Amino acid sequence: MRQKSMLIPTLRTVGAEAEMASHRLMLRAGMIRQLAAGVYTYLPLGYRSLAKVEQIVREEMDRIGAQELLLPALNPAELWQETGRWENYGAELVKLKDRHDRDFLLGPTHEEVITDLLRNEVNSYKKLPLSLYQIQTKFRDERRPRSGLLRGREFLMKDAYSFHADRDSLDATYKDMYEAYHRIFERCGLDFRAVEADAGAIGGKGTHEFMVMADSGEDTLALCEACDYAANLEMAEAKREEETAVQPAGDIPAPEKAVTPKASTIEEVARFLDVKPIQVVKSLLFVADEEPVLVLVRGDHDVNDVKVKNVLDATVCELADEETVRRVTGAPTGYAGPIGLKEDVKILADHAVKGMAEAVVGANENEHHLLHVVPGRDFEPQYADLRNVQEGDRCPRCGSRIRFARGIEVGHVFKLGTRYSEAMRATFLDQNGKEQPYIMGCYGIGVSRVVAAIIEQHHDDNGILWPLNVAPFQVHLIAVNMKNEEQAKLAEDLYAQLQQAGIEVLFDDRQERAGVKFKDADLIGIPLRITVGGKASEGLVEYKFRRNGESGDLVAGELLSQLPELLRRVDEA
RNA sequence: CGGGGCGUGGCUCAGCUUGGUAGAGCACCUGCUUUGGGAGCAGGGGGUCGCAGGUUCAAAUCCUGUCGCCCCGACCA
Repeated sequence: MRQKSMLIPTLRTVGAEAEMASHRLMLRAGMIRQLAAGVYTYLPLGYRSLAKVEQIVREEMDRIGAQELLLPALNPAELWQETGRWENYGAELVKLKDRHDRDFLLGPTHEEVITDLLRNEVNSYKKLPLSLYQIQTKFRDERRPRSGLLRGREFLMKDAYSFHADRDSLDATYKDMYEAYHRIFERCGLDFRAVEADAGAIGGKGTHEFMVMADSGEDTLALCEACDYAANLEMAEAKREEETAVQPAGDIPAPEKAVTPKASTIEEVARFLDVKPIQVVKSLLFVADEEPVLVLVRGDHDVNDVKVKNVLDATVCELADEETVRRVTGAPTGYAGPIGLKEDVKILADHAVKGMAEAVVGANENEHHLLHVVPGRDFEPQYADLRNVQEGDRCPRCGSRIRFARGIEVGHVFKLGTRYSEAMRATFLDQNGKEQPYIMGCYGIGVSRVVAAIIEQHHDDNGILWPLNVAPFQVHLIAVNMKNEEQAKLAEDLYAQLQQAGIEVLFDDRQERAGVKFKDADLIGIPLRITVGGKASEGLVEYKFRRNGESGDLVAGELLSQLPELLRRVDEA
């Protein structure tokens, strides 16, 4: 491709609004342009890298026997009403009407459509298992799109669905997918981890998210320093500590009310009463499916609302508003506690609370707390794992230290079970002629997000450092001075040779100064640069690796024979 | 959805407080010079100042409304 005729509108500067490295660099390198909040055009250069990632995904899906198809993005509401998601999916669902005033939506995911297809076309266990996938634009009306391609309202996604007659078959495909995902992200040059994740409303066990390690990531990961335990914070567990709690030296007196003026936070209470946060119970009122629930954790811990929601098996679970808190506790927020509530609400406590020999709790009265409260003696909650793991906690597997890291979610694999097939009465006949709902799995990869994640991990101050497999071109051929006939001729000749050899080459044949060309080349980040310059008269050209800056001279006539070795080394360092 | 900020040539921004001829840099076009790290000189084209009302002799500037975009938070597959 000749750079003179290719649309690569590089920018010297971008506005302050783009903060993420991948966002800024994709704008500057002329890969993308924004059309609306969370909606982007892929320019030729950006589209080439997107297509590279897409192709890697395609090859690895095909390799494990998944079949590619393409489902409609425009879906009728009826299908989504069958599973209840027309109502429940929330405001993220892009809804619209056709000219006959019928309801439609733009698909954010495709369980309904694929299940509908299968129930009509596949009725026998003999046709199972079956894995189908597509690579398609998805639509989610995010509350706050941000960070360029990392969180858009329209984005490219690979979604695969598998259908099985039994659990073992699902497990086998899940494993195939899990391994295929590892190959995909490795080929993309990513440093990533598969972590245990919350299955969310979809339910099911053994769900994994694939996280690209990046400080700019939105998710917090809990990783064990010794073993391979890795989990999303919303799911991570710690080894329980209640057995190690200090036993009281003697008898603990009955609860006693204490005045705690203007002390509504754990820190303020602890300071005022001269105790440690670890001796105070944090009490938070949640509303789960309309029902108030009091949740207790130790003062130095944080409640994990996903865990609360899962323990309660609730659909919706959020912190109660001020009004509800006053009604249930009789006090403003900050003074709730398990004793003396105005209403009879369910009380959940984290396991660590059980280990508190003598605790301070809110008195359900403005500016008052209770001292000498003993869990099990003065109140009896239902215990569960309800808190966020903290750095330094013990790994639930091996007991070593847990550390945190940030990650960008680029993929997830789910065992769906029969949730959709049952709701949509999608069944097959088993060997006994009995009707059974399909057992399903679903497997997603955010393809456009992968491109952004690659740049988050592979860039420097001057631009992108593409791994060879996903670079828009393999070689950037630069003619320093197109007006110099000798240089132009040699460059043209090499360009023809490279093309002939099937090398993906971008030829900078523009009438620009060398500085402009080099700056653009660094920004665009093609891994191998071949420069035709002053030494053209001696038949020499220069090679340079974008990644580590290594450079040297080559005899122009030997470029083609040297190229395989150069390309082999281009990702090193 | 709550809080904050910004909408002025293609891009990045100044001008607004205190109303009075719409600016700079980059980019673009022409010519000459230059040609290995975002060149120099000369000339030139391009903007209903997001939109709609209002105040005023006069609005980019003041007021009201509205739309769009960004950031923080809440939320989310």
